[in-house]
Amino acid sequence: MPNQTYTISELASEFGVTTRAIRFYEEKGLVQPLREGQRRVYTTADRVRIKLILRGKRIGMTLQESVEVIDLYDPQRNNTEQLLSLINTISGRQARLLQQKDDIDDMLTGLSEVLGLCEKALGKRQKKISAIPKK
Amino acid sequence: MPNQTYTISELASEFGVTTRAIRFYEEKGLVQPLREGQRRVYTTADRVRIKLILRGKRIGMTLQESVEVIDLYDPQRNNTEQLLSLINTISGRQARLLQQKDDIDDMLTGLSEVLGLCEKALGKRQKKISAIPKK
DNA sequence: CCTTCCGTTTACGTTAACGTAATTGTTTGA
DNA sequence: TCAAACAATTACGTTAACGTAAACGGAAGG
Repeated sequence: MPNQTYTISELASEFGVTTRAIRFYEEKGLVQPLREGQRRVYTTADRVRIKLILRGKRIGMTLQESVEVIDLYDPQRNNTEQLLSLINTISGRQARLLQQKDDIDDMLTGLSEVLGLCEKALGKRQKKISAIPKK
Repeated sequence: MPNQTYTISELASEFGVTTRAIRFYEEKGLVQPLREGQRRVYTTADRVRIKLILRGKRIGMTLQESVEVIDLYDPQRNNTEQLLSLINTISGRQARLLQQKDDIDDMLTGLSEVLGLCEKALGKRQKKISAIPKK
């Protein structure tokens, strides 16, 4: 029963964005909710699109890039040339994502090292305390 | 002998950015190259900072966020409170990075599936050809 | 009936991260 | 000596992704 629908503020609060942002996405053609009179009505498909857009944002993609990636999923391709072009697009995107993973791993490594130094420094000072802050 | 120095255009071409961008980073206080008269002279330390800034950019960080992360590395912290705060900052950053990795993995999975479908569709059509495009 | 709570449209404002001139040195090789 | 190549400063322009405010409409509750 994914025939569920959502209001704009439901989606906004679910995803932690403003309604303004969601309307903006519509303005840019990223989603096209139905209408009930004036009110926007979002389907689960709309919801997924928004979710994917926000996922893209988290890893630094622009809104346009996100829709490009999303659009790779629907099979509006027929001939060989289009398929080859699609493969190239995907390969390029995969390469960039792998580069990003490397960047993230490098950064994580660095942060872990600093964290280790911090804890070492604290350890010397608080051997006896070992208090865990409640919140 | 990392006493080497660089001109602005050397760094620009090495990193594939414009000199304008590098001057902009200076304007924002992200780097402070020496001067030889008017000319900017970059040390290897400057080079590293720029490299880290660009790494941050690739994974969607703002310039400010990048410097914040970079600044985590230098030990300008002494007392316990500062150390605890630093640990929190780092932990938060690590969590975000792990989330990003998950996002990337999800996207990679999706892309691989589409890629599989593409190749399958091509395979049926080109069983005999198997030509590898030169470039 | 009045207020309060959604929701809508319209439109100007804002921030980040540069791009794009225009103008002015400075060095260097022909 | 003179142009070509590289650098600097100043300043206005641009794009993305919303923020913010004004002004208005329906419906639901007291």
